[in-house]
Amino acid sequence: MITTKGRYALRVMIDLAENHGNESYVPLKDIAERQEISKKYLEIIVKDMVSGGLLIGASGKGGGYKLCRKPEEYNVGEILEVMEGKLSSVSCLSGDFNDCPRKNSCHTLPMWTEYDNMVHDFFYGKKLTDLLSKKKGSARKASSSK
Amino acid sequence: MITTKGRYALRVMIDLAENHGNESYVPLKDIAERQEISKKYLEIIVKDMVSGGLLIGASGKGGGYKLCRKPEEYNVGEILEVMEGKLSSVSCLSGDFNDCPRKNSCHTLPMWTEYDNMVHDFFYGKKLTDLLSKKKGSARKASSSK
DNA sequence: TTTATTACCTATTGACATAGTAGGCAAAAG
DNA sequence: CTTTTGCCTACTATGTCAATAGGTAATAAA
Repeated sequence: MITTKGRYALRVMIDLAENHGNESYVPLKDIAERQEISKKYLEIIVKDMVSGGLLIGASGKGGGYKLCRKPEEYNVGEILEVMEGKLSSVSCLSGDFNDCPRKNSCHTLPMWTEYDNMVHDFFYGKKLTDLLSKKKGSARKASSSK
Repeated sequence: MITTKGRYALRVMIDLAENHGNESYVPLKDIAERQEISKKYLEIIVKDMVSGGLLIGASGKGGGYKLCRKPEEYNVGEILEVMEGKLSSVSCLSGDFNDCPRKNSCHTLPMWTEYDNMVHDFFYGKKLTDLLSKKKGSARKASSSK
């Protein structure tokens, strides 16, 4: 499950990309109002975004936050991983739990690995600019059924 | 994140499919020992599996659990959904939260929908028999990179 | 009819994560 | 030196996860 942290972070990125490019600093107050998210809670989120190398912050009058790269140079995967940690589907695959004694005989591990790769490719293949207002003739389409 | 409930359920299914087909009842004690999972905890899990229509249970001597269909008639998706509920990536898409006031203008919702479809197709496209011991010349391969 | 074996049921727990809130300090610009 | 902004620490309510504990009910064999 993607939590509010990841989803809100994405909305902050989109807000900055759409409304202001990466020219000037935007006060968090404005973003919070536009996005209808508690400013106090967003503070926590943007703090992680700054330390994760997604944004730059500036204090004082005229301060706020801005993107530190061009919008097309971000992908969704890295944004989500800054907020959520590694996008791993099962604990068997996330970091320190790599020492499962059953890993050589486990019948389900290959599937989790395949799944993880699919998820990784999906989110790292999506650029921030893919989420901005529609341009006609875009490539990606929803996969199918359900 | 797929929790232990989903993962353990899958291992129970595989255990039953591999060791006994759907001929006879297998005591939970045996499964728990083979899989090295607490029997007490498994009780909770198989209970849900019975009420979810995955297994049949029988009390008393000679009792235990067995599959109620042939192994090739299960897919991984339905097994996981019995244990984890709907495999939804974000709360915006899971059931009652479908009433988000931003849903018509949300820039991220299409991506979550696309993602959900991909996940759904992945797990519903995997049969239980795809997880059993290897047969050479099988189709599916891990997707790529990382 | 007793006994062993099995499933089935309710309740409780500790640890942790989520989604915030509260209040103040620090920096920068006018 | 005051206003605007970010930055920092702490706290909390609620819920989920991963179990554990202890009992009752059903069934087959002795």
